[in-house]
Amino acid sequence: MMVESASETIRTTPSNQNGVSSLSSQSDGGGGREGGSNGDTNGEISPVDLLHLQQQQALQAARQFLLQQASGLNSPGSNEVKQSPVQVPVSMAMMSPQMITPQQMQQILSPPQLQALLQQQQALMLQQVTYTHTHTHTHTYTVVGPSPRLACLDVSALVVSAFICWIFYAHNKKDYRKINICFTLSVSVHSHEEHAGSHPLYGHGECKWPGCEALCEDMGQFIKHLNNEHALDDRSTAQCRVQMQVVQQLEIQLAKESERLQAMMTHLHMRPSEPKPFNQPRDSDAYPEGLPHPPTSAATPITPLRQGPSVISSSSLHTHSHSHTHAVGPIRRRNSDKYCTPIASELAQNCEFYKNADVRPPFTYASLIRHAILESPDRQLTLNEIYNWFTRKFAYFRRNTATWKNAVRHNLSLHKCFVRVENVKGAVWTVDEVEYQKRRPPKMTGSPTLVKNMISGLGFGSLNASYQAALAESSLSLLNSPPLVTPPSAASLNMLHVGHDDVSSTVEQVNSNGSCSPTLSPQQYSHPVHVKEEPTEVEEDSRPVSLLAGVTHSLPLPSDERDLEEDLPTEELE
DNA sequence: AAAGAATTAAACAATG
DNA sequence: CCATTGTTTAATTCTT
Repeated sequence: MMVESASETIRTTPSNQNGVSSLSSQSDGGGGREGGSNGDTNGEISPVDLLHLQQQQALQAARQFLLQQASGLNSPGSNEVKQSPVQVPVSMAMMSPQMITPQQMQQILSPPQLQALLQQQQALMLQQVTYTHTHTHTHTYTVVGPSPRLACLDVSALVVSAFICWIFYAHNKKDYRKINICFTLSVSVHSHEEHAGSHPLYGHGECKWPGCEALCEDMGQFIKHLNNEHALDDRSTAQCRVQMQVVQQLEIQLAKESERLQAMMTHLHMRPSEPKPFNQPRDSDAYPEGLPHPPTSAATPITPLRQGPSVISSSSLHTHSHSHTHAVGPIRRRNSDKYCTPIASELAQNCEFYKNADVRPPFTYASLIRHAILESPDRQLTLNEIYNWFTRKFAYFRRNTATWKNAVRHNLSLHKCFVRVENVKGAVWTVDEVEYQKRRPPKMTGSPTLVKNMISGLGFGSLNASYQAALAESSLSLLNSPPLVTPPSAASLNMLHVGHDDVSSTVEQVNSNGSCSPTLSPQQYSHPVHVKEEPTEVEEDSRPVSLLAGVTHSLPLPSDERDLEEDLPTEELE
């Protein structure tokens, strides 16, 4: 019951792409290339402006920080203080006006506090960033605004911050700048949108009370509505309670993620080495010292939420919210990747992620197998080598080996595109590309899979599914934008560090009828008898998984996840 | 709403 | 006999 109303709380808003595209293109421009596919809005922002705005931002964050410190908002123990739902506005204090100079700030804050402040600032910016996406068309909203809406913002911030974490990890330092720029830009774009006058429960012409959405022409009407419909009664009280819990939960989570983020940043700053592009899979397996890991939950084998934005977003919120009480874990997974064809590119970009996050890859077995085979030097693999590729590349396939191995075998036998070739040392599997292409509509979508995986890998698996939906919606645009909006930059980015991996991807994308694929007949391998026994095997596979285990344990995990203890390294070491 | 695809499970044969 | 590799059937779930 509580969960349900909580889920209503976080309402998604109609999607819109404008803010997204502008944001992404700007971030790309900052990254060194001019994507500029759509010079949407504030195309140029002078560095001075940026600085200025950043300062303002910092100040604001500082105020927030101090006020929170004072009110003990962030201390976990303070939750009980606000028992009565009537005194909701936990963050009301934030609204109080300001005037703290940077100098004062430095005097007031100890170094650790300053660090915390940085985190705060970042969180704040994240809120705004995300907010940008969800509310592009509208103007008035106080990001710092208190009360229920805060939860929504925080959720988004979580996602984005986690995304950042992951980006950090996946792309190492290179893209950090990009992200940073992305932040500052979006912040600057929106800092002028903060109006003190608006009511935090009122926006877009409708009431933002959880689950209400009543349309109100103007503020007066809204106030009237507020007093009539949301007076102090049992219902409102209950809703407030729920909202409080939501906020608390998210704050806890935010604190954790922030801490992690900082650790990662610290780590990355201290050792700027190892640029490590992920082109050649064979040797990139080993984890140097394995510290930075993408945010993920090793404990819960979370599977992607399946479809793209459409499913994830609002519809699921309302139509399924009642059934979400038993949440996300047990959701049957299925992901037709039929239309997410460019495995190669996605894999190339997210390979580190999949390697460590216990997330089901959004590709079908067939496409994975094909990819594995094509990736091999001779375009042929033994069954066991395919197995090994799976376990090497995907944390997800380090568990439940019986199941997916069976599936792999099943796929190999079933699909005509996989051709078994007898060899001296046994049999190897090859790919009949023509056959493969036959069953493949040339469509492709900008992969929302990343979003889903991210989210699921974050340890949000234990959150209400509607939260995830909200998360997805709020972050989707951001994640979607780079590949979609700026294809040239994305393409050239790939060119930089992708080997023949990309060949297959281009084959997949560019050509749907085999025109570009040179009819890879099964027997076109150059060295017929080169079946090598897979050299080093999974010995390091177990490590990352266990390292990641700490992410989610703070959240209440559904007890039905009995896979928890199966992560033992020995499992798949045949 | 139905068809088709993907996944999962499982039986079974061949092979080493 | 056992484990691995392949093949096949069937049920279920998802997608279109």
